[in-house]
Amino acid sequence: MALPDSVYQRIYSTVRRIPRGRVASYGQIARMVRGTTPRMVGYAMAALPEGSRVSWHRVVNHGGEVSARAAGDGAVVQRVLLEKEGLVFDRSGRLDLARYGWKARVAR
DNA sequence: AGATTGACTGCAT
DNA sequence: CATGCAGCCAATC
Repeated sequence: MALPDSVYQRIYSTVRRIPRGRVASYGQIARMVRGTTPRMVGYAMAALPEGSRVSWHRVVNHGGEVSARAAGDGAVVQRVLLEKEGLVFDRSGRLDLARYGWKARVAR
């Protein structure tokens, strides 16, 4: 991220606001951050440097399932992190978005 | 500078 | 439910 207000920076800021125990979809983030797309969100996550405070594990795909990533076992780690926050995956490995979906600044 | 790729989504078949 | 295709846009080669 070269510029302080780059698209990536906005994506990271938004992702950081996801409360514990909630998840948001790539599409959801993309709609909150004007000028970006779900693909950009995923790409931003992939480019995310280690050690960042961004709660990337709270970002799942549109079906409430952890997306496969280009490298390694991150998906498993992500799922464990979410379970530790109290979220429950169904037998298909999906989350109940109606329940865990993040309602951005909207009074439930 | 042009082509390729990617942690996505939605609609059509 | 499986496949295919299009849209979207930055990073990389």
